[in-house]
Amino acid sequence: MSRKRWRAVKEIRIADVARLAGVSTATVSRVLSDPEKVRKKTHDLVMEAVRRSGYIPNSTAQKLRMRRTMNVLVIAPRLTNPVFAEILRGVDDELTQSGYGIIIGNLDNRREREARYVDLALSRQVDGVLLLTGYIPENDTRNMRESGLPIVALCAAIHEDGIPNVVVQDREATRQAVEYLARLGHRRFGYISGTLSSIIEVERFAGFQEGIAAAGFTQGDFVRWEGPFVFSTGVAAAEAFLQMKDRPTAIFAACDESAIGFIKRVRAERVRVPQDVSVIGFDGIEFADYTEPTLTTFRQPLHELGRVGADVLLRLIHREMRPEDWNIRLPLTLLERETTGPVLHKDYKSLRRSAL
Amino acid sequence: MSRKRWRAVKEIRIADVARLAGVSTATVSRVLSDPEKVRKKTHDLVMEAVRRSGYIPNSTAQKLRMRRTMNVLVIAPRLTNPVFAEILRGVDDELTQSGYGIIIGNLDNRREREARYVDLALSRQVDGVLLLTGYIPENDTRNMRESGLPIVALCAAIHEDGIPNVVVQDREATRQAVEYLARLGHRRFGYISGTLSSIIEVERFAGFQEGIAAAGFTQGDFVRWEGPFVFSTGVAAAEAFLQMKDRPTAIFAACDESAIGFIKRVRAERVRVPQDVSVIGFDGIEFADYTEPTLTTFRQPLHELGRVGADVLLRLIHREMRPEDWNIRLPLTLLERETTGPVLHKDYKSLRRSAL
DNA sequence: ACACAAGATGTAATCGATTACAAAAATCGA
DNA sequence: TCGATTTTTGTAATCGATTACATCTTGTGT
Repeated sequence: MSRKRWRAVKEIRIADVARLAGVSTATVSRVLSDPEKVRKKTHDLVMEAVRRSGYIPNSTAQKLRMRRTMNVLVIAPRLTNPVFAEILRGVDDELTQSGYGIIIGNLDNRREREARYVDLALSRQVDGVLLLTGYIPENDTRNMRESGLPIVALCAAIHEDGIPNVVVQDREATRQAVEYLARLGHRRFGYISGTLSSIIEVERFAGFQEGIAAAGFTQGDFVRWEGPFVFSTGVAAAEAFLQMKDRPTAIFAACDESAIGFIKRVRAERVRVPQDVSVIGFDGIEFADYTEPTLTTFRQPLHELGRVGADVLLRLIHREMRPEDWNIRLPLTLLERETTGPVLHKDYKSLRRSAL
Repeated sequence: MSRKRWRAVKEIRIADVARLAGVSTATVSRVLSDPEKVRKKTHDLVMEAVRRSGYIPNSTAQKLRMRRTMNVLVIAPRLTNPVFAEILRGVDDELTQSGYGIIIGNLDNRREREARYVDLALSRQVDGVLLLTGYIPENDTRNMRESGLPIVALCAAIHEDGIPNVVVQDREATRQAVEYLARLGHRRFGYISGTLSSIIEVERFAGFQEGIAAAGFTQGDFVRWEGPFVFSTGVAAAEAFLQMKDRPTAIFAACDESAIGFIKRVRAERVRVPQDVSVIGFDGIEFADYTEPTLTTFRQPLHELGRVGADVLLRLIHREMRPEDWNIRLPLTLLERETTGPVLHKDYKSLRRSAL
């Protein structure tokens, strides 16, 4: 078993370079970090030694000495959700530009995994935290928030002192969604929610109820189905929908995946979308434009959300935050596509009769 | 502007705890890392001091002293591709279990971004690298590979000494795909590739050609369209397809997203799938089960790929790699769904006539 | 050529932990 | 109780950089 093939090669330290160039370590360090501070001749001498030795500074030593890690922790509920992937892209664009690295904290929809990342943050492995989770704050994360570590919440307004929020106007958008469906003539609604313990859900449901009230309806005019932000939640909602005798004619899904799952399932039972039931999603993921029919949905400015969130976090880290930056709420865009349309009472009734 | 609200609280060092407990820093360190080595009484004393002070070790100092970062770099071509998200999940499951963190390197399909991450690796910010990219190795990454840093290649066989590969049997699967289509009676094929500079593509195309040969066809019996692993590649291929007068009756797409893009586009022109053209994808992403019709595809064991890859990397890091672990090739599963079927010559011809 | 200011470089402390080695304390048998 | 042995604890070096301060060079004006 030949181990030595892949043993690390001898590591070159700054002292080695200094010796090679015949200068002190301080000079080498200066050449590398602030070339203006050394004479041209010395500079060239050192650079030659750096080149010949292949020296690369040990970043851990730098981090320790400079007291910053140049890393940011991004805690996301689930990596395979395109929404978070897209936000992460925005975050990445902004952070790598500033030389920061991203450590990912994937909860995989299991909240108890938060603890691990709280530890990571508290042990100063990162200079700041970006919270993409929409969980309602609990003791777990309290330490983190109290530690003074810069934190920015994306995706969910954590109404707490010292934590800036960069979020979308989901409440307003959800409300508009209901109003839009009401304008199309719908009277009975279905609401496919997210996990009840998430702030996102609280916001969106509040917006939904506002919309219901604004359009002159009551609690009795809609049904609510609950589950995490995944396809199967929509499928489950569809099963329940199919059992109903007085089916809603319009469905609002709090995420595109649920909407897609719902549509797939009801179409398998010959329920037509949008003739028999209109469906509107939320998120605007890329897939939503490739389903059949294409999904009407509210597009979140995901990439921008990530960029802006990262920017705010960097400002927090660099202590250049101004009060007016505290809270940012980005607008959504309604993408009117094929899954919504006016109620067709006749069609709907005949379908219902044939299903009996 | 009240800065102090979010200034970091005073940091507690091991020396503070030692003073509080009336012991030396060495003892505190021992209590925390190896409790067996200290007397029960001292242990309790120290733990009480730790508790009271809220001490958490500074991980950067630990990293420097212990000469390992407990971090792994994962370089992925594109975060929003569900394939990589899913692999990443597997990686994450394995690594967090072992206490390792993940730093992500997102190339966003732009290869020049590799350099940044090579630097990151070379400056010893991580203990190992997981390469999800399928790029053919170049000078950029050579340094990294020569540095002795543990590297494992997933997704693409980098045939180089010292780099274990954990990959899927894409060559075999692609070949089987062609044979499967040939068995259904197809004679003219379309091949929607990935980016030509990727090893993945080289492997899959080789498998495709093997399949073509094995089924008794020649180079003249298929067309090839090229582009990255995204929806729009499939759309572009569809545009080209629609212009052809002797259209292929079976399409192999080297990724599900292309396949879906293709289907969406041709259906818009009333081309029926699978009656007019059969389509088979590659990857088995979750969404492929929610399209209409549902996509026939080869499912990659993505989560397992991630887990196994991470496991191999950890073994490499811990120097407990055995030669038989060098190369692992996981099998794929054919998911026969609705986008493939036997050729229907009559239908096809009539369609073609009407399109003239 | 000299005094003095400005600029370049070196010395050594520092960041905050771990750990080899030395020293002290506890345990044990006679 | 004493000395030998074992166990526990403390001292100080170490990981590899950065940087305040001291010291040495260089340049400038007279």
